[in-house]
Amino acid sequence: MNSAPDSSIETILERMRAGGGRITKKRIRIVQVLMQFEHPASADEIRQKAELPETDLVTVYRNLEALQGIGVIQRIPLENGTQLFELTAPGEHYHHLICRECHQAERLDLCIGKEVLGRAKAHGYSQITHVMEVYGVCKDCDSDS
Amino acid sequence: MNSAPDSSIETILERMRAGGGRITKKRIRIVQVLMQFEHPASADEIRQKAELPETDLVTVYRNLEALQGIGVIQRIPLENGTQLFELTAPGEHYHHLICRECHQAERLDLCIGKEVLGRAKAHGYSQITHVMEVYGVCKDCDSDS
DNA sequence: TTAACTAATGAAAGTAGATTGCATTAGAGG
DNA sequence: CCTCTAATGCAATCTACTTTCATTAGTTAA
Ligand SMILES: [Mn+2]
Ligand SMILES: [Mn+2]
Ligand SMILES: [Zn+2]
Ligand SMILES: [Zn+2]
Repeated sequence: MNSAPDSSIETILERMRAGGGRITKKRIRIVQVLMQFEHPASADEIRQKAELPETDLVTVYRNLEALQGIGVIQRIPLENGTQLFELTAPGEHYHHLICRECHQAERLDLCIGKEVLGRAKAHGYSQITHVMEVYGVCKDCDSDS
Repeated sequence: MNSAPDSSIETILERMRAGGGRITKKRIRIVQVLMQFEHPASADEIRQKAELPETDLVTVYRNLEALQGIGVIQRIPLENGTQLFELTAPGEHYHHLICRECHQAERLDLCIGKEVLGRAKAHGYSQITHVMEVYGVCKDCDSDS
């Protein structure tokens, strides 16, 4: 009769509900897939892993947009103009080490948020965010001569 | 009869020549425009400022690509998937404070290069670079309610 | 349960920035 | 000049993403 700790998908769905969103099969599946991924993924990778007979890419994009709106996921803009998506803990955000060849991304424990905030405010800016990603060639891709 | 300090356009053109490149009117003009800009600019902004009767956008892109190849300019990938270009001193690179509304970008004196390099190497990565850009809304755009 | 409301979805078309293919032009060297 | 080929312009293409709109399916409450 007590409510569970809710570190699960229910927390996220409840957040969407609170914002007036409906809980659909596709939406549940997309959130599940995001939870399964260990690395940031592209919209198309998410669609592929979803495996519901037909999940249109546009549906994935719309759900990702909605999820970002409530702070459940983070969008990672890559050098090449594309983006990856990653589930984030409440109030958190992450930075990554990304392979330029295979686009695999692993989380980096490093943030310049504090330094940046002061500077940006001093320049008269508001609503400050930052992007920081490290690029290189991973061991695997490097050995593939 | 002595060679000038060469902090001018000649240094850059010489670098292109050294790489087997030709010195064309369009190319000179594009470099001039890059030198005139005080802020990072998009390919199309560069084309517009060039003002040669007809400079095709594709020519601007190709020259920017070549200039980046010899380290004369830096490419700044934005959150929205587009990119800006900026002349950089030899061996240097810069980070910026960018307005999400008007896309104006000013240079920030802040770099995490050192911290990043060690981490990335520890993960087995090579050819390491990093992107770091701060976003916000500038005073002008903020007052435009 | 069922009806009504409307958010979510899918199919198709559209967008924007950047890139490619190819015929033509024009640097650079002899 | 003449030759060689890099650079250019134009058009077509690409790709990631967005918009439009008709249809489907959650949600709520009668
Ligand atoms: Mn950070
Ligand atoms: Mn740096
Ligand atoms: Zn790799
Ligand atoms: Zn602004």
